[in-house]
Amino acid sequence: MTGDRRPGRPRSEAARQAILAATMSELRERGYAALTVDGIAARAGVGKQTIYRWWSSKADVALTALLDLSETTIAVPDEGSLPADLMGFLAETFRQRGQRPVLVGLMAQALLDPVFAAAFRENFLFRRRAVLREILDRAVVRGEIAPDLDPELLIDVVYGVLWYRLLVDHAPLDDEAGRRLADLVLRAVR
Amino acid sequence: MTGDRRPGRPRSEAARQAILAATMSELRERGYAALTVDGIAARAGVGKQTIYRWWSSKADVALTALLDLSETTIAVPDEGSLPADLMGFLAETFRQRGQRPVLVGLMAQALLDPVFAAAFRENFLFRRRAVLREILDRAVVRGEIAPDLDPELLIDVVYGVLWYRLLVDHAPLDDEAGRRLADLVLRAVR
Amino acid sequence: MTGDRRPGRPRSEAARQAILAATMSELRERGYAALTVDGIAARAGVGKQTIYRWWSSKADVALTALLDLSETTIAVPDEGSLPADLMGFLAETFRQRGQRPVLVGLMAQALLDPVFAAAFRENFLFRRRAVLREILDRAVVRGEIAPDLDPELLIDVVYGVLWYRLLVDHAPLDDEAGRRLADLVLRAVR
Amino acid sequence: MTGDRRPGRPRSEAARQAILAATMSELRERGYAALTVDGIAARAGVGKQTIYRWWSSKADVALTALLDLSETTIAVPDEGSLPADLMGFLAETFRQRGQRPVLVGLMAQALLDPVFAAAFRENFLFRRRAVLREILDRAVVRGEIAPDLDPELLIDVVYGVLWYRLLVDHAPLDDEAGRRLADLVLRAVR
DNA sequence: CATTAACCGAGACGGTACGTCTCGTCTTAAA
DNA sequence: TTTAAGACGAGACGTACCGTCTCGGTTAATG
Repeated sequence: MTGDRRPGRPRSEAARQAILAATMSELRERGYAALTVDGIAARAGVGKQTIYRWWSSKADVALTALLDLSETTIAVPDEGSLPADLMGFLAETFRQRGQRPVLVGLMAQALLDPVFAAAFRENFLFRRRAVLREILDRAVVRGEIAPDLDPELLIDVVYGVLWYRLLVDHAPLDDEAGRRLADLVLRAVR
Repeated sequence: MTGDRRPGRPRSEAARQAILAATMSELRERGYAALTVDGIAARAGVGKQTIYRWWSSKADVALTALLDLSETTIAVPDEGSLPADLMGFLAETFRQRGQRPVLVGLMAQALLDPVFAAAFRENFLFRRRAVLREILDRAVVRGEIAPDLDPELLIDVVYGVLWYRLLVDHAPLDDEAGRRLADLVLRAVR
Repeated sequence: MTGDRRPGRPRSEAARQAILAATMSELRERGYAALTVDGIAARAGVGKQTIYRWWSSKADVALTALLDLSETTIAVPDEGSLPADLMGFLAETFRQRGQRPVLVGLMAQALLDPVFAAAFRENFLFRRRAVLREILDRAVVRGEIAPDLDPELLIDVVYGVLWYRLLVDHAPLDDEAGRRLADLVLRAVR
Repeated sequence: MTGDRRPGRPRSEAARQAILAATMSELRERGYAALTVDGIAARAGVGKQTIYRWWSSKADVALTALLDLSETTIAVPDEGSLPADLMGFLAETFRQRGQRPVLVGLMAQALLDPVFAAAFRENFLFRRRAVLREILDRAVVRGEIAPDLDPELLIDVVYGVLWYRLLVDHAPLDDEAGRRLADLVLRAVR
């Protein structure tokens, strides 16, 4: 007996989808800085209040849109050895770099708005970290990482380089970069 | 020959100082997101146009204020060995972390505004990188770094961790963190 | 015949009463300008659609509420002479001036909305005029009014002063005012 | 000496005129109910803030526009006798009835907004009353009005009929109506 | 007694206008 | 020519109501 539906008109899934799709379109076409709630509403054919009823800001909408897009749980490679796992993880991560404008815009918003920053950390950054941590934890168990090394710092190194290049945009984020980063980490953990 | 003064009223150095001081005060008290040109002008007792005559945006003013503050050329430690130099560099760098709100705000602006991003890279980020590169170059000459390692990647690692922690604010940026980061880098370059 | 009831659930008289009562309460407590359909619905514990099913606007509800309140047919005094009838009529009319906020609000709505204006004229204003006209018609028959005088203009004078004071609120609408207005009219009709 | 100008950019008379002209155009073309601040701003080629800087609401703008239009002091006819003065006053007043939509809209706003109502009374209604009062005062001096009659009540009668017909719109406001109203008043004051 | 049609509450929807905020520019008189 | 002052055009913000719609559930007359 499931019938615990709330009274009243149910939330329109069509409107939700339209809003998220419009948000991604605007982001891709005009960038995060030009994203406006009015614009999303107009493009989605939706009232502005319908956006504000469910999200608190354009950043909140954009975060949902991003999460919705990469909803498929980030696969945690398990190849049996740290080098293989690390290469797989970086390859997978770099492959999603087409979302650079969205990521950069969300980070900018997080820097300006502490409330959004908390949501961004919890729902995005920390979930990504968890994947890498799992890989490293397995490597620790296998004895592939020196026991006096803090895995958290290693995570910071990997994501630090990723985000730094993403934000500063002074060097490529391609497979070659991934290989060299993995190589460096492997040297350090010996 | 005295008269190489330009005609008209000379630029007021007092106004310049007042603007930069007001900018830093506003930043410290209310954060970058709440920084407005009107606010700076009011606090500095200055007309808005006086700001726009010399800077192109509030971010531009904030960048000048930051550079003005840390005007003293960043000292490049030269202790004769990579471990000592690296520790010195990180200690020095971490010591300035009181400017976190300013740095974070400027990075946010750079992410939203490509024009400002260029100025920020040239005048701030790349100058900081140059210091570390000098340290690493000396270490390469001394044979302290494996020749097949790209110093640029090492710089990305150091500044990546720094900025990542600065922006995400999930772990401390203290001396202990500096030691561990230096230790990790030294392990990798063997 | 009994069975001329329509099929389906009959209209809820309780809801009707709750809506009208809520409307009057809101009007008395917060005035016409602050009256909202959402507010009426919430206060009456009723769905908004239940209001729109039976009325076309908040003004329509307010008009019904007013008419419901003063449902008792306005008594037409018949004392046998114009002075007595006129004094009676004015006394009776002024006694209801507690409804000033409602009357003023409905007039405002009528000025802004031609459709409502028609309903307001037919169901309220003209019915009130009819009472006075009956009094004057009897006086004409009795020869108390000069035959070259248009009774309609006299009605305009009486209701004009009433509404003008009601709307502009610059002078009292009390028994004394009624006496003086009646006196003036009696002077004019000689 | 004259030079008491305030510092800063002076208020733009062009903007002021554009706003008032746009307001009158919108009023004439679409009526008071359809008047919006956005509409005025767009039509006047002006920022919305420029309107809100000087007026508190669209009603405030409309009132200024009306006063600006009939700026020429309402002539107080002085023909030497009450009948002539009264006829002249009514003829003059009725001639301006092209402004009916504006007057009706402003009255509606005054009924809904007490703050605006005060401004409307002071700047419009009471100024109009003053004209009629002057005429009546002269007639009192000349002994044309029974000394036991309150001139204020006579003013209420005249403006009451005027506004009642303006608002209810059930009978014409033409010269014939003016003659009959004047005749009625003259009968009453004997 | 089951069906069925109109009603009921709740509340989300698309939409309009509001009044505020900040931006970057423009226009003065004074220095 | 620069300065302080401050009005200006532009445009996004978040809010308040509007009138409509869509649910599950209720209430009688009808079949």
